[in-house]
Amino acid sequence: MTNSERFRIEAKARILKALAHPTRLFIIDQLNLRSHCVCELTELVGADTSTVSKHLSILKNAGLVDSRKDGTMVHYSLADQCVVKCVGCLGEIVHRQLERQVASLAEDA
Amino acid sequence: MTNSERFRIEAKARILKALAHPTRLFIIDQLNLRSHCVCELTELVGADTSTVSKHLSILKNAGLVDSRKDGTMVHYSLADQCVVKCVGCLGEIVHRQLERQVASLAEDA
DNA sequence: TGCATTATTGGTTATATTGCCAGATAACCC
DNA sequence: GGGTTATCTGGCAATATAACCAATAATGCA
Repeated sequence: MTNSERFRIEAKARILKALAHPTRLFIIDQLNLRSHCVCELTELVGADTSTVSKHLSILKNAGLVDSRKDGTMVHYSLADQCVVKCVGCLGEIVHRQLERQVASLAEDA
Repeated sequence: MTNSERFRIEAKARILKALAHPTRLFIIDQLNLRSHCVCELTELVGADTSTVSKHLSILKNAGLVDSRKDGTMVHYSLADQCVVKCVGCLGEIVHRQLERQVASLAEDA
């Protein structure tokens, strides 16, 4: 494996790690609809503000979201629509896994 | 959020978590070329057999790979090509992030 | 200035992940 | 059966992650 390949694979793993949490996926979904401030997301997620803020900083650190300060509020938005496509692929995988499970249940019956 | 939405988002997070490791991403890449037994993957990865075996069981548990026993060997293969598409999207994100970094460096200069 | 609102950071605790070693299991060959 | 090979599992230590509370910073407003 070349250094470049190693770098790319580690970069991908970092992004995946940032995405790999239900709350953060939920936040990505919400930001895909429109940008939100932390307090709105806190309300939507239903957790402590500090928890949501930390999730957002993880997403931001991974370069998946951008933030814009506006008074006392901070508005977060998606940095790259491509992440939505990626999550969409995941949806397909989940869908097929469910289909397979249903099929194997039908087989047993 | 409905129960179905919650279920889907948690299913996606589980898959992302399974993918979110350089070694496992590397294994996915290798299995995309062709199926491999554990000993081949161990050689390619360059880690302990038990380590690779555990990574494979994580991928299998997430429904991302299938295994087929053949004598003393176990051959692993991709369960769903869709995961390759998903990792491809990640590649695009990484590419754009690099472009942005280069652009911001040029800006400073 | 004093106070309320918004967001981030530090601290703590509980839990999860990772990688290696050692041991167990299974299949093959003599 | 005995030995070899391929794989998996349990255990351990190191590290990482997650959620909350408390404290801090930054802004706006009376």
